[in-house]
Amino acid sequence: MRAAATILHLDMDAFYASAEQAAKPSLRGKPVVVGGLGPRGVVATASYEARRFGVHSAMPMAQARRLAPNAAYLVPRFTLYRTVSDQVMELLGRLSPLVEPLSLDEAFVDLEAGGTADDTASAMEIGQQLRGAIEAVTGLSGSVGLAGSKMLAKIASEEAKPNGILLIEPGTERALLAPMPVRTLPGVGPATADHLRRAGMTTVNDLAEAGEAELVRLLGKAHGSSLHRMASGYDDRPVVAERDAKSVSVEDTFDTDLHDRVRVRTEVERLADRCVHRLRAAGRSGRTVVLKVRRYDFSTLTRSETLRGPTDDPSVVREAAARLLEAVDTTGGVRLLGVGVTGLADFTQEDLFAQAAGERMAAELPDSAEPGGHAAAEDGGPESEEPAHESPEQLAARRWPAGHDVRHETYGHGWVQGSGVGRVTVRFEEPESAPGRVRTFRIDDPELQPADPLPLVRNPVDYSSWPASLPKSRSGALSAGATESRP
DNA sequence: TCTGGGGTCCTACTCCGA
DNA sequence: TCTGTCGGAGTAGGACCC
Repeated sequence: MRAAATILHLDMDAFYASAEQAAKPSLRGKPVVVGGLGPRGVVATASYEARRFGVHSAMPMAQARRLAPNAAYLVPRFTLYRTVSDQVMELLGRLSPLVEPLSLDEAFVDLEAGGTADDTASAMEIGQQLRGAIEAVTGLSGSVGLAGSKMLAKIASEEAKPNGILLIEPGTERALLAPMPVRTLPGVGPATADHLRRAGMTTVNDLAEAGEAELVRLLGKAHGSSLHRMASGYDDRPVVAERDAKSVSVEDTFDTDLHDRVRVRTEVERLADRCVHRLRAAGRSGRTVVLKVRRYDFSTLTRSETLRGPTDDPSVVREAAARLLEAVDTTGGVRLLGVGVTGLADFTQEDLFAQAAGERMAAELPDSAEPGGHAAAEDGGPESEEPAHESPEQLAARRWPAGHDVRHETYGHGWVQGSGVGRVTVRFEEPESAPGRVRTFRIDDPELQPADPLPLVRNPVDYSSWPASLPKSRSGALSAGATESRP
């Protein structure tokens, strides 16, 4: 816990949905839901307009459609989100070498380590400038939390949402946290909250007063002690810039349960290949192969096997996964399969083997895209890999996913509003155009082609010399905007 | 029409060797 | 030599996060 509020947490507001609204003028101000559109999809992000109908992240898509039948439903476009995320992270990197990304749309920044702020006033000003810079460069808004610890900075940005900034003054943490529900604290999910509720604890103050020993008794050593510290306002976790991945995994949920054992084996092989492809792309190898099976009744089991040394050989991972599958009863049906590798290593002791495997793999796997997939597989989903089982509707949805960009030789740039019955409906508009018109084409219209996303801001303001070129204020004077400081 | 995907961390248990 | 114990590795599952 530091004396000045120099840890910054940035959280982009409804990131995927906001990016889609920025890319598609006709969706601005309308409910937008981004997520898996298959029968078993869930909501990844809902715009604030959709949240008013009760739609939220992790909700089954079917339930979201019942609550907000008129919302726009789009599949995620990670290529676009990653581009925007890179722009945001680049701005954060200008503030400090210590930037800890948590996901595409969230990060911690240690302002003190970057020399950009060493007191409350300068931190607040940098936070304001950052929000302006993000808006100017990406066209999107983010919320900023500032505090003396990561936990409180994150709580602050959550409280500041949407499109705000909040600073928690060091020294006021305990009083601020006391009345909050236990779920506010990181690491307290539904199960822990329920556990605590049965023990009579519902607020952060209840946890602080219960004492460490009681929490350890209830939740175990690691969880109990850390929760007691957090509840008392203590959090000295540092901002960590580089974190090595510890595992790589891929998994697919199937639209309908798999019953055919041969098909299950084929899928496991395919997943093993995809997993190795990702592993190799990261320049890593792994020692423990993990098979994950979720059965028809949602019960999930994992089986793992540790090899003699790390490998990135697809046949080795495939065979290990197949051996693990042999020990699993799949009668009744399989809903999800996954293959992962942990115990990651860089190429060391088994370099010679890996090299030989690499040559074999080059012959076995296409190197331009996900194995078995197509160029847009990343933004597609499991259904994109099963041409043999597809209906014409599924085929259309795969070629023309809802929300993806297209270009028509006559009408220009647009995006897929929907597809089916041999037709695809396109709205022709661009990020900085007026809302556009809708036209319908045959799905095999030769004039219509998939296209890359356009930048959300065509001519962004140049921030290449930010923040050094901006005057540093220690007076506490703040630029305009939603500003708040507590208490 | 119930419940994604890709991760991390922790705990409990078993086995094995020192 | 036998027995108990301790720690590390491996395995499985649960909880949590975005």
